[in-house]
Amino acid sequence: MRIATYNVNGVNGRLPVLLRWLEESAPDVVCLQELKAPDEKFPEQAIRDAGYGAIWHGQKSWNGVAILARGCDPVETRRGLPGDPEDGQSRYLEAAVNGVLVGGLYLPNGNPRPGPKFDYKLAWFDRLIAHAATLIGMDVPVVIAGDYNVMPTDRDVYKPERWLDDALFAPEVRAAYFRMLDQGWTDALRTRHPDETIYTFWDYFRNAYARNAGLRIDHLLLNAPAARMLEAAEVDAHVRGWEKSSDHAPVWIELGT
DNA sequence: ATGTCTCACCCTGTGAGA
Repeated sequence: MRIATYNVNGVNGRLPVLLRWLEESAPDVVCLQELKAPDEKFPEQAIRDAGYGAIWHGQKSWNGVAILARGCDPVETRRGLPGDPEDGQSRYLEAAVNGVLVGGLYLPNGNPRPGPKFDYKLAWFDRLIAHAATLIGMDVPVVIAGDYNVMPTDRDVYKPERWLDDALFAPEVRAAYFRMLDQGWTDALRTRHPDETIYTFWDYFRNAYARNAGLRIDHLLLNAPAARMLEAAEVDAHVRGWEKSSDHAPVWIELGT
């Protein structure tokens, strides 16, 4: 079973690229982030025609997440993180697909730091960690995938010294990521590629993709039953080089039986 | 400080967010 995460940066503007990648890669489950579309503008028919059932949580202009499942409809288990009824941003969606529980997230960017957006990022991360604590011990495989907007270590940044004050690399944010891992989650991509320079995002600025000036900010975290099934974890980096591509590349894992 | 891309709307350029 192949499970992927892809920050599309606009699901409608990205639709041709998304459909091309779905056809090429044929993932079984896909978590999408940054739909940048309200619910009624989600391209449901095009995605259904590509062979995928979908659930989505949209929002006008910003954010928005979806979960796609090839040949079936994801069974929604949660829409939004618990812990703040005032939070109107669409950043978390969770579903069961063929015996696997999949959480899809778009963690806040948090810039500029310091400021209210950074405070919101930390608070959101705390809520995620509290919710993750309820999932880590499940007997079924659980995968929490998405754009975490954090580079966990120096190895995940092309030039760490330039990013020290940025909300994606701030010590408090990295600490939150490791607090989550300490619950028992496995970072699938890093586990399969312990010493490799491996990125999932390249800025549109300054020819970043051609220079491989990238960041690793899209992660798939696995509980123990899922980690035992892990057979591969890869980045479809070539997709970032396509015409009209997102600034992120799709990232995927293969779970065996 | 800059760069580029997305979306919405004061809607064919501009501003905000990333």
